[in-house]
Amino acid sequence: MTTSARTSTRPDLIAILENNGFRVTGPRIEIIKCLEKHPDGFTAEEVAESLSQVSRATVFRTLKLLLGANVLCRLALPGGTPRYSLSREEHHHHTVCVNCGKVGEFKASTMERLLRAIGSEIPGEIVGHNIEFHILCNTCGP
Amino acid sequence: MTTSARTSTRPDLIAILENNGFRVTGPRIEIIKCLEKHPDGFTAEEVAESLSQVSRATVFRTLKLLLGANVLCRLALPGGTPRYSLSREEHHHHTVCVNCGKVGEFKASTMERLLRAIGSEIPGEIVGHNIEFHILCNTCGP
DNA sequence: CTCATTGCAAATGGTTTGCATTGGG
DNA sequence: CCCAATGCAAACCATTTGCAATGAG
Repeated sequence: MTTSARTSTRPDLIAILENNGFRVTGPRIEIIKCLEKHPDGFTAEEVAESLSQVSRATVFRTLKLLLGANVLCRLALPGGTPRYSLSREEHHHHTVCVNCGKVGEFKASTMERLLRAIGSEIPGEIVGHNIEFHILCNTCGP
Repeated sequence: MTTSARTSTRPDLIAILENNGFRVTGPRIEIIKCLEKHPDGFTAEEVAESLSQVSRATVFRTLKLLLGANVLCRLALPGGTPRYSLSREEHHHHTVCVNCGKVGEFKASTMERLLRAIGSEIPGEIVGHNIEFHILCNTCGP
């Protein structure tokens, strides 16, 4: 099993494939290399477009596979095309620029404390959440 | 202008139409009556289905109109059909049951304080957010 | 060898749009 | 009356799927 630390903060996606019993194929390697070139997030379309050799279906199948392995997040701006982003942190939240679509991640300790506290105000058992902040990033901002 | 308080906590949707310069038509009244019958949220499909006299296109056009007036929220469970929910409170967050899809609202003061505090941890100007809690409601829960 | 994976093209599901018709104000 | 709103059907867009061909282990 491949355990080389390809980057210090991101999981080794090839190893993820192997550890989950998926084959390491040409198309999958191409897709993964492409994802790693887009630290600010990407759309499925962008990936498919830049990999003309790989079929759209395979792109979607691979994205779904990575979503299932919890190393990829899908998030949607209201009314926009969904954007995907490789996960850096184990548990984190996202910022999405409403102008350029750039996706960022953050991990706020304040947030973690809140999530624990909020349970008592909610009727039922919390099994997950979706927390996105819509921002104007420093490049697009005023 | 119609200002009767049809319900104590929900905005008067007919008045919303008038105040925004939209016509109060038969189909729109039908749709609004239908939405008000579903306090736990609904899908566009459910509305269209229960209103066979009204065309699907008009259902979507009316939902979009209400979304634009900020009296309706659209939210999506990962991988599921988007659900809509009429807003009760001016500013609130949602819970969605991952089993039955029931949508709830809550307004946590803890949350409001957090949202103010979190600004300093985020690079850029916050212009909005999307916060949904995925729960197992008391009916579906363990 | 064999079964997971791929490509292709057609199907899907949610939503939107063009255009002629209808109906509120 | 007139333009906003509607119905219909076709168009759209992201995504999924059936199936035969391919290729990783």
